[in-house]
Amino acid sequence: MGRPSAFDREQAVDDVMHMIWRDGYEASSVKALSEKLGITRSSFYNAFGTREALFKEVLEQYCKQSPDFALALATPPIDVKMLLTLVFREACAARAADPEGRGCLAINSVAELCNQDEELGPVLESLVLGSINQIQTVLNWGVASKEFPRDLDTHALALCLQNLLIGLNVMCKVVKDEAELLLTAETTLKALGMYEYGLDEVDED
Amino acid sequence: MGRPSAFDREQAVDDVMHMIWRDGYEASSVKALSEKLGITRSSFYNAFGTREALFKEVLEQYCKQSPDFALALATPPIDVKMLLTLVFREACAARAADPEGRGCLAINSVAELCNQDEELGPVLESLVLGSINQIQTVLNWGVASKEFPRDLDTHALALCLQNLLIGLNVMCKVVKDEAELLLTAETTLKALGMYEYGLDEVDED
DNA sequence: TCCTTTTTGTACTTGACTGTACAAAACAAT
DNA sequence: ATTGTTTTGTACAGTCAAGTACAAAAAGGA
Repeated sequence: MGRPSAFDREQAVDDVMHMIWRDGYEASSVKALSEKLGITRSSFYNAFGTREALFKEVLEQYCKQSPDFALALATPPIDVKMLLTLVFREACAARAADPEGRGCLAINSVAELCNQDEELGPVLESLVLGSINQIQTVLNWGVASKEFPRDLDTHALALCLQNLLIGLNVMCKVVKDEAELLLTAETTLKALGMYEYGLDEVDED
Repeated sequence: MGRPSAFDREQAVDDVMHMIWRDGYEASSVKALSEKLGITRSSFYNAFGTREALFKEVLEQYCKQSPDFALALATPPIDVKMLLTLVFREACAARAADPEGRGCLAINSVAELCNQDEELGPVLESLVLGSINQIQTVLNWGVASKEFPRDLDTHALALCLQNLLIGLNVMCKVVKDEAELLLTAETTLKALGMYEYGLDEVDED
């Protein structure tokens, strides 16, 4: 019923995602976004309401394809060290593979908008806090399954791992060599006792 | 000779620093900066030339008062673990003490401008690379003084420590409790074997 | 006092961006 | 084909920002 949209909404959100990823949120004006999509601002407002609303859609879509999404998908029973090792490898590979060195859209947005944007700041804040909680949950599975000792401080460790991931997502903008990023991740992971050895000749696709 | 400037340049750079710290570089227009300083854009251009030039001045001034500046000031002989422990404590305290949760001006700018701004990107890039090198140099002093074993991988460790610092400087925007930041820093530092115990009841002014 | 130098304020031109309003266009359902 | 619904393009009115030009103002030095 009614006139159908002339553009593919999924595709549009994806296009916008890459633009905001590159340029940042504030630099992506309604005018610029509309032009990128090949539609008028009028259609933009009609289809998405506000820039903030679209950003939330973009963020959701981004999360589902981010290199650490495996952490959110995991269900017990699971080899936690292996999961962490693979997630961090994937993160390093993904960040180094980006020829534009954009880092992580979510973390870029945290740096830009947290404690700054009334509406989007809290959204990003709970995204990060949720991620820390998810890591802690996964670590708790490892304790429950006896992979880790009973007295492991999973909260402290979750903070460290999230912090490691955030650091990599920013440092990759400067340290562009995958081997260097991997060295950073694996050295810290090993120190924290969260590295799975014996994965070196296994194909982890 | 000639008419003297109506404003204190040092003070002006400091004011601008706090504005860019809060709002970010791109959000700090020449108009906004000029108004903050109580001068006209005309005077702004006359005094600072370009926004980029002023930012470089701001960045220099920022670095000299950043919580990790002690790393740049250090000279051997020095207790490296103690230096690192104190620097990270100071960083956590400083980030948590900021009621506006602005994080680190330098790292915010890296996230915003690296691989994005033709002129400022490289400046920030070499700032971070220089910091990694400085950390590695300090670690090497520790090896030379036998504080650390001869085979310590100081390059890998320097990357980890810089990454830890970057992570804290972003994560503090979300995790605002100093104790949580400290837990993150100290847990990672201990894991990396870079934590100086026995400082707990020492006054580190 | 006069001259030189530098800063300062005003003005102008130009371009970007926002949000809304309104009519035309396109389609689905009846 | 008519009706109803939604999208789309154009237009408008308003704000903000950039960079330059030029004259006025304010000093210091001779």
